[in-house]
Amino acid sequence: MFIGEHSHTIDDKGRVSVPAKYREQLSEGLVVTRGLDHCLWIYTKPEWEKIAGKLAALPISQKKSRAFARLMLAGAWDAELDSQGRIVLPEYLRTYSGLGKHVIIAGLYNRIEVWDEDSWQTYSKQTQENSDEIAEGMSELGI
Amino acid sequence: MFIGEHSHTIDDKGRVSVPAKYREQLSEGLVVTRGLDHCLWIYTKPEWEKIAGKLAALPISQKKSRAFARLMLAGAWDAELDSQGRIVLPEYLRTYSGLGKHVIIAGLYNRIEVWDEDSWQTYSKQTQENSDEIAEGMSELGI
DNA sequence: AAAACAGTGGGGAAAAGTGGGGCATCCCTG
DNA sequence: CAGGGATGCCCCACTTTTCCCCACTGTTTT
Repeated sequence: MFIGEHSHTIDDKGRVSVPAKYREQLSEGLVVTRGLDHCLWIYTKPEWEKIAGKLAALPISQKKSRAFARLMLAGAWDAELDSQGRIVLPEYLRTYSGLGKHVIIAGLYNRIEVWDEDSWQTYSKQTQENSDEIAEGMSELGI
Repeated sequence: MFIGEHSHTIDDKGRVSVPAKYREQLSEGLVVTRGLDHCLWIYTKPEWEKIAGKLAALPISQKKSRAFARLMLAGAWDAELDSQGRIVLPEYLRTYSGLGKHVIIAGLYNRIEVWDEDSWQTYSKQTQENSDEIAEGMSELGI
């Protein structure tokens, strides 16, 4: 599964290299979606199918369900690696996550996150400063 | 199935291109109908049969059921892709959903939605402002 | 030190998206 | 009943975007 933090660049055509060590697992295709905290999440196809199936089963009569499905499903984008191991990120996803030229790609076990470099710096600085507080909340989860 | 967000235009004749990656699945014909939140819903023929069946099964004694069934069933329109992969949207459907020249086509797994661009922006902005609720919804689904 | 690989950039071909012209059909009108 | 106009459909053509391939650079490995 996916581990580590990588610094990459987006070129003028909206392409990003995927770290070489992730490529084999993503060779069957991948799905990029809007994630929380204004970053992007990347799943393998099989992982995604599980999520999409759950979302599609939500009742269309409920306003909240519709909103939720629209954010996640309409926000999703399936991509394939090109022969150089890159993917193209559509404009609307780059806008959503505020991606500039320099991005951070982070492996989070069963998903990959894509962050704008500046946002990532800010975020991880905050997190480190509050690490005690965050750690305490975790005990509830049995960690 | 259908995912992703696409920006397209309607020409003077009321035609819209369907995103290329959806075309194969729609080659057997499709059904456009009034959806909730003032957008249009597009289903494949087989999916539509399922939905229509459910709608027809709603209790006719309930005022709300009748209204909902009329919205979707009476509004339905079957269309075919032309040789360029476009469909014609009849006037009454464009009016219902307030479509201007620029529209957003969104894939929601088993259906496609068509929105006026401005309405879509407004709607998704609102949704993103409520990201806490979204996060909550996700944990309920086990994501 | 040479070779291999990862990351980045760009050029060209193909496909997708968009707009418009032309022909057949139908209806209305003289 | 014939002519004119409107409507809808089909096809063609232009423009933009996307995709695919090749080339260069820097880093790591043998």
